[in-house]
Amino acid sequence: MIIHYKDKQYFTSKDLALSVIGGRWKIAIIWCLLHETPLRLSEIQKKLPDANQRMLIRQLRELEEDKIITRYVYPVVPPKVEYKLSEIGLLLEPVVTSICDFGDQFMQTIEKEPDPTSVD
Amino acid sequence: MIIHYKDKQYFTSKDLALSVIGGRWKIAIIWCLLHETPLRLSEIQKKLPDANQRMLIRQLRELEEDKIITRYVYPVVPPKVEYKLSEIGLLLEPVVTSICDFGDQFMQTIEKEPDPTSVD
DNA sequence: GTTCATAGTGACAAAAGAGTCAGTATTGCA
DNA sequence: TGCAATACTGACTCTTTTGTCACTATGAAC
Repeated sequence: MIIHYKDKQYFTSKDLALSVIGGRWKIAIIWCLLHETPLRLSEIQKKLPDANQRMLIRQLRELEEDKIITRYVYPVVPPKVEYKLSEIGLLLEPVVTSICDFGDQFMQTIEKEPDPTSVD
Repeated sequence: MIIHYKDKQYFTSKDLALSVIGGRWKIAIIWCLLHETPLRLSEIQKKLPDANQRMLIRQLRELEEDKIITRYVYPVVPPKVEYKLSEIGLLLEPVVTSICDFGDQFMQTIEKEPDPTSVD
C-alpha cells in the first residue's frame, strides 16, 4: 500500500505521520495549542522565544496545509490572526503526551547516570 | 530548567525526546524491534529495504549511544550482531503506537478528502 | 506626516541530515 | 587461490531544513 500525499510517496501510515509532525517547531506548537487555544502568532512567539518569527510562520503554514491547525483572520488593523488545532490536529494529543512522558523518563535516566560526553 | 546532553542544551524534556527519536529511520527501527527482537542488521535491512545499509548503521549507532538499543556482538566469523531495545528503549512503545495510530487516522482523512496537490 | 502594532513575505546563507560508493576484516570452503 | 558471508568505516556529495535579514501592508493615534 502506497500513500500519495503532496507529491510524495509514503510506504506506511507511520511515515506519513512523521512527515506531518516532523519539523523543528511543530510538536512544540501543537503542545502550546493543546494547552491554550486559540493562540495568536505573537502569543506563540512568547511561548517559544527560541524560534524566530519566520520559522514559526513557516511551520504554522505547513500545519495548516496538512489541516492540523486552522487559521482565522480577523478583518482588523493591526492584523489579528488566531490559530487552533483542527479536529484532526487534536488527534495528535496522544503523540505529544507520549513524547513528553518519554522525555521525562529519559531525562531521569541521564540524570542518574550522566553520559560521559555531556558537559554540565 | 536546562538539560545538558551530548554537548547540547534542551529547554524541555520534550525537546530532548525529539532529539533521541528524530532521525529518518529511528522510529522505523524501533518499530521493527518492538515487533521482533532481537534483530540482526541484515534482518533490519530486509524489513526496511528503502534505507541503505550505511544509514541504518548510523541510526543504530546513535540509538545505541542514547542507550535506546543494545548491541551484542557474537565472536564469530562471519560477524553476527544482534540489536534489541533496552529498558529505556521499551519506554518508546507508546510513542511509536500513538504515531502509528495518528498515521492511520490521518490517512483516512486524506483518502476521504484528497488534497488538491497530491498526485495519484 | 510619522510612528506603532501585527502578521506576514522574499531572498539568501548556513547547517544538518541523508544518501552514495568504494573499501576493510575474518574464516571457511571449493 | 579466490570467493562468500556479515557487519562494518571513510570520504564525499547532494538535499533539505533551519536561520537571518530586510522588507511590506494597514489604519489609528499623536
